[in-house]
Amino acid sequence: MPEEDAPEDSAAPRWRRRKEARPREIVDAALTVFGERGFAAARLEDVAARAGVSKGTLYLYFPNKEELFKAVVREAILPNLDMAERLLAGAQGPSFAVLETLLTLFATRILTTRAGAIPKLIVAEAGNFPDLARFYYEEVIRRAFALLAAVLERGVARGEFRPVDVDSTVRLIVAPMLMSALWRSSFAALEERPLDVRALLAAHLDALRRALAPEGGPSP
Amino acid sequence: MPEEDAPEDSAAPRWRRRKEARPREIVDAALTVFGERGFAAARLEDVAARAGVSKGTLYLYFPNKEELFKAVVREAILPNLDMAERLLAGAQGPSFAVLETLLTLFATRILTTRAGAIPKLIVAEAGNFPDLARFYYEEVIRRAFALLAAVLERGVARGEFRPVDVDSTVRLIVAPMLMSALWRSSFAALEERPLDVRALLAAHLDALRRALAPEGGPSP
Amino acid sequence: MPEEDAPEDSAAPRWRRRKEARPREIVDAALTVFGERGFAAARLEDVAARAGVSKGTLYLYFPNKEELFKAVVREAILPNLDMAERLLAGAQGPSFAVLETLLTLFATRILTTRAGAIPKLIVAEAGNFPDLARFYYEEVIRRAFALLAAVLERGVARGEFRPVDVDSTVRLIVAPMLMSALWRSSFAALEERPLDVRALLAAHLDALRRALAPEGGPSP
Amino acid sequence: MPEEDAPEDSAAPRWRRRKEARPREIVDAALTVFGERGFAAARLEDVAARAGVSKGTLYLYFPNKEELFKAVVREAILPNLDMAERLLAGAQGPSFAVLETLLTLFATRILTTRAGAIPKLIVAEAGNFPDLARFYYEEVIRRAFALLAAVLERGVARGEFRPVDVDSTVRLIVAPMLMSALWRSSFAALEERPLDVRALLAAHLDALRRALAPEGGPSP
DNA sequence: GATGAATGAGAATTCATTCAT
DNA sequence: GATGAATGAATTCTCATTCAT
Repeated sequence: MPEEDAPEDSAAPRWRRRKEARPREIVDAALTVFGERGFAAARLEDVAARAGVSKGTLYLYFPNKEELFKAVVREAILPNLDMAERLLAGAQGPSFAVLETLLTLFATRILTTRAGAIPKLIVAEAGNFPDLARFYYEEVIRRAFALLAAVLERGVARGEFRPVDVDSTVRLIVAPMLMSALWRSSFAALEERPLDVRALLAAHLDALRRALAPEGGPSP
Repeated sequence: MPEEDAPEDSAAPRWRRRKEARPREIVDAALTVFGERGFAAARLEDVAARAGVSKGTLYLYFPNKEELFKAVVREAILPNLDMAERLLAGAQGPSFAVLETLLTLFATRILTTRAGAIPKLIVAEAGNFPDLARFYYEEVIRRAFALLAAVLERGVARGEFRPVDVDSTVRLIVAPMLMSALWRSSFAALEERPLDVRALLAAHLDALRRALAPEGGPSP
Repeated sequence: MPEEDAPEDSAAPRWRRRKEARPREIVDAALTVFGERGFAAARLEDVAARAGVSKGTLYLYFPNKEELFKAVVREAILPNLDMAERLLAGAQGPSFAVLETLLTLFATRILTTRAGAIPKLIVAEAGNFPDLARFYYEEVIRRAFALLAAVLERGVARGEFRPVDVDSTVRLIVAPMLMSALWRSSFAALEERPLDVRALLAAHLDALRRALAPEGGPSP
Repeated sequence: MPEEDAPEDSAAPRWRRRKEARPREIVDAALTVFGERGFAAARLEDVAARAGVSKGTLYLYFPNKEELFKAVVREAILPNLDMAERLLAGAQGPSFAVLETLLTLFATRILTTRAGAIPKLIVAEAGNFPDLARFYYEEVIRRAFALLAAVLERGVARGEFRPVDVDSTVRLIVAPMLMSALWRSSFAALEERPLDVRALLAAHLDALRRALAPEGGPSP
C-alpha cells in the first residue's frame, strides 16, 4: 500500500518498484493468512495467492516458512515497540499517564489491527518451533517487560506508586491486553456482543490506578 | 497384554477393569501428547503408544481426533469447574475469600498440572476447529465467567466490593491466571528463573483487593 | 515371488505372509526403478506402483529413499559377496581357477541380472550422497578388493603368479567387469550388436593368464 | 561489469573479447559445476554465478541445460580425440609405443583434469537423456574405440601383437582408465591413500605388453 | 545483448483414518 | 474387542525456463 503515493503513469519503472514492495506485500499477506489459520495450518500457496504472486516467488524473498513468520512478527510488532520505547524515553508527566498511553497504544495499534493475531500465533507455535519462541522472547517479550518495569520503577521512585513486586506487576499489567488479543483470535466469532476492549481497558486502568496508589495517599 | 497373567475364569476382574479403564487411559495419554505437541502436531500413533494400545483401538472409543480432544478437555477441566461451582454454592464467608479460594484452586489444580496445557491448546486450535471453540466457550468459559460474575455480584450486594463493570472485571481476574498457563506452555523452557506463580498470585490478589475495595472503606 | 511355494487356499494367513514378503517386494521393485532412472530421478511413486503398494506403505518399511537404496544394494550384492568369500575360503585348486570362478560368478550373477544396474547407480550418486558412497565403499568395494587381493597373494605364494603390484592388479581385474556393467546401463540400448560379455570375459581371462604367468615359466 | 573501467571509444577491445569469450567461459563453469554435482543436481544458477553472468545470459548461448552439457563434452573431450587421431596417423614406431602414448595422453589430459568428471557424468545420465547417450556414443566412444582398434590391427599386421579379439581387447585397454576416472569422481574423497594412477598405468601397460606379445616371441 | 524477477510443475514425506484379520 | 498394515491426500520447497525491462 505504500506505493500509492506515485502515479502509475509517470514513466514509473513499475518493475523496480515492485521488487522493493514485494517483501512487504508478502509479509502483509502472510500476516493475514497466518492469523486466520495459524502458522502450521497456513498454506504458503494461500499466502502467495493473497500476495498476488506465485509460490516460487515467496522463496525469492524468504528462505522458508519460519523465516517468513519471523519477518511478519518483526514488521508488525517491532515498530510499535520502538515507538513505545521512544515514548518512555521522552516522558515527562506522571508515570501513570505513561502507563495509560502505553496500554492505549497497544489497544489501538495491536489489538484492533491484524497484528493482534500475533500473540495467538506465538502461543500456538512456541512449543513446536523453539526457535520462534526464543526469537519472540528475546525480541519482543523481554523488551516489552523491561519497558513496563521501567515505568513502574519510575513511578515508585517518584513516589507516585507504592512499592510493588515489579516482575509480577508487569505481568498483571500485560495480561488483560494479551488475553484480549487471544480472545479476538479465538472466540470473537462466537459472541453475539463483541468484546468491549474500550471498557476493558478502562476497567483495567481503573483497577491499576487503585492497586498502584501509595498507601494512604491519593490515587496516582 | 499384561492381563494374560490372571486366569480368565476367576472373575477376571483385572481384564474387566481394564476394559472400562481404557477410555480414561487413552484420554490421559492424549492430554500428555496434546500438551507436548499441540493438537495438530500430535500424532495419534504417539497417543496410542503412550496408552499402550494400538492405533485402531483409539477409534473404538473415539470417532476421531477432534472428539478425543473434546474428551480430554471434559475430563481435565469440567470436574474442576464442578468443584468450583459447589464451592461457591456453599460459600458463607466474605466474598474476597471465595475469590481467593477459586484462584488458588485454579493455580493448584490447573496451572501446575498437565491440565495447564489446555488453554494453550484451545487458543491454538480455536481458529481451525470452530466446533472445538464453541464447545469450550459454552462448556468452560461461559460457566467460569458466570461463576466469577456471581462472586463479584455477591460481593457488591454485600457491600464488600465497590460496584464494578462485572464483565470487564471478570476478565481482569482471569487474565493473569490464563497468562500463566500460556506462559508455561510457551516460554517456561526459555527462562532461567521459572515464573513464580505463587508470587504472581499474591500480587494479583493484593491488587484485586485494593481495586475492589469500596470507596473510602477498608480493603475487603 | 518366494511365496509361490505354498498354495494360497491352505488356510494361509495371507496377510501375515504379506507383511514378511513386502520388504523384499519393495526392494525388488526399487532395484528395477532405480536401475531404469537412477536414484535421484526415480520416483518413489513408481517404486510403489511397481511393488503394488501405495506410496505410504514404502515408509512403513524404509525410513526414506536413501535407506531403501541401501537395502537394494544389500539385497542384490552382499549375498554374492558372501558366496564369493566362502568360495575362496574353501578353494583348493590352482589360484587362476579361483579367479576364473570369481569373474564368472560376477558375470552370471551380477552382470546379467538386474543387480548389474547397481554399479551405475553408485557411480552416479556417490558425489551427491556421500553417505551412500561410504556405505558402498566399506561394505562392497573393500571386501571385493580384499577378496581379489587374497587370491593374488595366494597365487604368488604358491608360485603360480609372478609377483605383482597387488593393488593395481586388483583394479585391472575388476575394471573390465565393472565397465561391462556400466556399459549395459548406458549404451546397450544404442548398439545394434549387444556387448558380448562372454567373449569379453574370455579375452580378459586370456590376457590375465598371460599377464600373471611367472617369468619364463608356463602360463598359470 | 568489470568491462566498464575501459573507455568505450578506444577500440573497446576488452569488451569485444569478452563477448566472444562468453560461451567458453560458460562451458568452463559448467564443466566444473557438473563435475561437482552431476548433471541433474547441478543448478544453472551456480553455473551462471561461476561464469560471472546472469541466469538469463546462459540462454542466449545455449537453448537448454542438455545442450550446454553437450557443449561441455565437446569442448573437453573432442580436442583430445583429435590430437589422438593425429598422433596415430603420424605414428611410425612400434605399435605398443603408440598405445603407451595414447594411454599416457588420457592419463594426463583427461584423468587428472576437470575433464575427468565427464565419464561419470555420461554414465550417470545416459539412462535419462538418451539423446546425450547417443551423442557421446557417436562422437566419443565410437571414435575412441576405432582409434584403439586401428592401433591393435596395426600391431597385429606388423607382427608386434598376437592376433586378438579386437573388440574385446579395446575394452580391456580402456576399462582401467575409465575406472580410474570414475573412481576419482566417486570414492577418491573416502580414501586415505589416493589412487596411484601412475602405478596403475604402469601395471596396466606391463600386463598389456605380456598379453599382446606374440606366442613364443619376445614382448612387443 | 544482458538482466534477474517471476513462474509453476514436480517429488518426498507425514499421518488420520480404514478395515481385513 | 483389538490389531496394525495399508492408504492417499496434502504440503513445503526447488529450479529450469521465460520475458519485461
